[in-house]
Amino acid sequence: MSPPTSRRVGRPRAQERPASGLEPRDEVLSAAAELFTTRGYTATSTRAVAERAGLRQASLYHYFDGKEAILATLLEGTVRPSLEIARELVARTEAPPEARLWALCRSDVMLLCSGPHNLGALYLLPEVQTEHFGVFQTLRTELQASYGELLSATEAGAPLGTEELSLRTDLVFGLTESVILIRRADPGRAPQALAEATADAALRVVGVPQRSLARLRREGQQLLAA
Amino acid sequence: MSPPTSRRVGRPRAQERPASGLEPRDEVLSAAAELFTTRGYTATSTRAVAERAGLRQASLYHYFDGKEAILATLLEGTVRPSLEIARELVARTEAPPEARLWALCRSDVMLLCSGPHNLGALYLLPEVQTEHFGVFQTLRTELQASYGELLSATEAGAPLGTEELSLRTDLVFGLTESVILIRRADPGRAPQALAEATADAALRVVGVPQRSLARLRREGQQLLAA
DNA sequence: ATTATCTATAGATCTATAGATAATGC
DNA sequence: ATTATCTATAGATCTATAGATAATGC
Repeated sequence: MSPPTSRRVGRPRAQERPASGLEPRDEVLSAAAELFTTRGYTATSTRAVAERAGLRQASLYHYFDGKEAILATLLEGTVRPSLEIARELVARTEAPPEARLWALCRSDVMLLCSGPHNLGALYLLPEVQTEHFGVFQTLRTELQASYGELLSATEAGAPLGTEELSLRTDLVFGLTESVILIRRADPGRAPQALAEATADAALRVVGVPQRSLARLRREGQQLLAA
Repeated sequence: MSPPTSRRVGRPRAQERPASGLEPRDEVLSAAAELFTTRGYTATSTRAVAERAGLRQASLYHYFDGKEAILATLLEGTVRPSLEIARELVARTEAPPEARLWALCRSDVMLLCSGPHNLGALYLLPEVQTEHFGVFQTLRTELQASYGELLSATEAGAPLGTEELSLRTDLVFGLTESVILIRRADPGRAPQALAEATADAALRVVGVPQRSLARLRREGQQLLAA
């Protein structure tokens, strides 16, 4: 028998708006995601984030220690799901490494290209290079190492020396990340087609011969279905 | 018989420093390049640029209309040399398009990876997406179109439909640009090895069979030597 | 009493402009 | 006279904090 109107604790907001369905904290994160990715971190004021989230600037500090904490939360949220999938795929040693690499690449691209904001673009922010975001950087390095581990187990990768292997890994990882730029330039691209094309391209960069590609793609798809 | 000391017109600088060999305007550009690429555009104050360039903040305005004009100058300076090479390669129809694409990719990567600062990272700045930098964006779109034109003339590219072709172009262009991220993560990489490996990888993404690669690379190298 | 918000603001910027100044050039 | 610089500053921010307030919970 609670009243039909607002049942939330605390002082009401100055500007009531239709409920977004999100928790206030997530409204803040969503607003920050949009503004940080499109305008940049430093160029986005806490006031702008608050306004878009529907509350006052000072109220952000109820949920986050400051502007940096908001960015750190967003960054870690983007890399963790990728890393989780990477760890699983590295462990599934019964499948060929080529198929696992295809699957990793496809799922990373899907993560980068789905979701309401181009969160991957946060990686590109120059501010992220500072040591304040060390946790994120560590996670990301681990993700890249998973690419390297799978690549070095492929038939084409196995004979390569350390230097060559690291170069090839950088290229494959870079190719995957370049979808961030593709999405930025053309937000309308269908994620799935882009993801599979990118994963195919990754295997070509690795050096998988054309004739094996269709089979490996099928095996990669099965890995993700399971 | 001019005096051995300063022969420059105008009030002397407050803090004299050993001559850099650059014109004052280029000192400003160089300082801005370093700071914009490493810390970001908005995060870099005009005061910081001036300090690194060896003059006072207000003196910047003698050379540039404002902060935006500095960034616009840097941006256009990075894409123009690439575009010039692209136009030449598109016109050299006597050579196979695959070899020309290899050459374009190699020389773009060299431009991105040489030079004292990672100027390509300026492309990534979110602030560049605003309409203030329209000239730069136009030039860059033309560069990407050159990739598309060469790609569509290759044996592997010719049979593709518009959609497929545009996707493949984005991937090859993205692969080339991803060296910006590689250089940022690992500034020590040897540019030439990276450039040739990237150009090789680009042809693999296009779909050039492994057996043709060595010959096309040689032809590509000859195109650039000429 | 607890909570989520608010208003108000201190203190630290930052960009661009106004106008002075210290060289050389003629 | 011209030039390249300087000093000083107006006006507009921006982040984070202090402390008040308007709900619900008990």
